[in-house]
Amino acid sequence: MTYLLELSNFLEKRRNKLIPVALFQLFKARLVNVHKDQILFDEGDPAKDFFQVEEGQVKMYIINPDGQEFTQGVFNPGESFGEPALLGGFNYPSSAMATERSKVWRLPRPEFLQLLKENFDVHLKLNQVLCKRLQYKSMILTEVSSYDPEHRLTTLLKYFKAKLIKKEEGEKIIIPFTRQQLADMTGLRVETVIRTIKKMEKEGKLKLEGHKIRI
Amino acid sequence: MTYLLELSNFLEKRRNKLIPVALFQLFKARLVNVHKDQILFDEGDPAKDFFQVEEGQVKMYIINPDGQEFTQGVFNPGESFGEPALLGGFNYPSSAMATERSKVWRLPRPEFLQLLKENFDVHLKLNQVLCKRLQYKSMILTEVSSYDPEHRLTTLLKYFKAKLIKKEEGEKIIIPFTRQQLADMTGLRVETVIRTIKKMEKEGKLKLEGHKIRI
DNA sequence: AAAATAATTTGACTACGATCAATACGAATT
DNA sequence: AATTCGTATTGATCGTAGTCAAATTATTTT
Repeated sequence: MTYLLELSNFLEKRRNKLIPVALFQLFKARLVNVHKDQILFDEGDPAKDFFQVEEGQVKMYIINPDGQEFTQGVFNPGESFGEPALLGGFNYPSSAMATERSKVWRLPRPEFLQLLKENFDVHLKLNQVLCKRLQYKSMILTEVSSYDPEHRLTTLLKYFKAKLIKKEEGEKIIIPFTRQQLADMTGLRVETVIRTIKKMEKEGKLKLEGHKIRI
Repeated sequence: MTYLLELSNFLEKRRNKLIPVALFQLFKARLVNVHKDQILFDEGDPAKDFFQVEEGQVKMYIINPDGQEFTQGVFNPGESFGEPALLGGFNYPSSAMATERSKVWRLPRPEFLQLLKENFDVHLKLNQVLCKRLQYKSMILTEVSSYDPEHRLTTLLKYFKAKLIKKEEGEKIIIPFTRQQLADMTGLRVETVIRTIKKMEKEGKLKLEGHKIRI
């Protein structure tokens, strides 16, 4: 079992679906099975469908000419992805790939719009999702544009912690990402992440259990 | 007259309002006058109202501990701002300030939600605005996280060009921002912007007229 | 259990953008 | 015409994260 699986299971319990299964069925959405590393759409493709993870995990990412990957977002069960391009009417700015075997809901644009029109609460929730994502991007943008590696990592780790535990204050969590994934999310290199994490451990800013980061 | 003013005047002609004046009046929104450099809200304030620029210009920015400013966005007549916090239910992640004497529509949250409920088209347009903004952030994030100064500036300048001229192909435009502003938008330092622009001019990648960048 | 693959770690070196400091320029104000 | 203030420019120096290469440790697959 991977760390990612642990995370998705954890989130599963408290997930808050944008669109409930019943509504998907009512609008005749397709539930598609995808295998690990399967690509759902590529950078530059036109956006035609609405996507929501039912099971598993999907990440959106871009790869620059040097081959370095930057993760734009990670989506767990109940979370939708790719709506910006769908609603904004532009091509996907990044690709989407399943990080593990997953099931994904898929609803064509016209039906999706009809669904929104008939369900104000869902529409409002969609706004909320978009806004939260904007918040995440702003946060990362702030970090990446002005701060040093330690600050970037600290902010990202705090964000995960806040996302993972809502209630139990003071509780420690294990970060369910590899060094490489942390690097891909902060725009740093693996080696820099490793060195920074090491330094932070020495200074007592976090604990390591084996390689796992506990915070 | 600042460069920013030129930009706002230019955009004025082709502006596309999210919410038309008639609707604001119907829902009894307030049209407030603000002077240059007046602050509309501060980082950390709770979001209670919907804002839309009627006249003038507003920028959102954060100032990091070193005192360096980072511009999160610039809003011209017809454009709304601060909705992410309002709809996402969190505090403002950045401050808003008028860059010139402006008029701004202000509508409390409950009335705003009612307005959306009764106007599906406005609601959809709001989605679109949020999505476009997400697109901008993704673009900048991609640049800032993986590319060198020349690439970052090239992408930003292309974006402005696309935003400013929609139709007249091959037409040249003058970039309505100072070196410092370009620096603030790309996370670079003024000196780096200056040196990169100079280098690009030598290589024939852009033209300089006085200090103004023509592209 | 062995083999293969993926993730982590380390050390040495380098390049690039940040920083600092000083000067020049340009537009607005008096 | 002189003053002021914001913006642009330049050169020199520095420090940090990126790069590269190689070894070690974990995890998954067979």
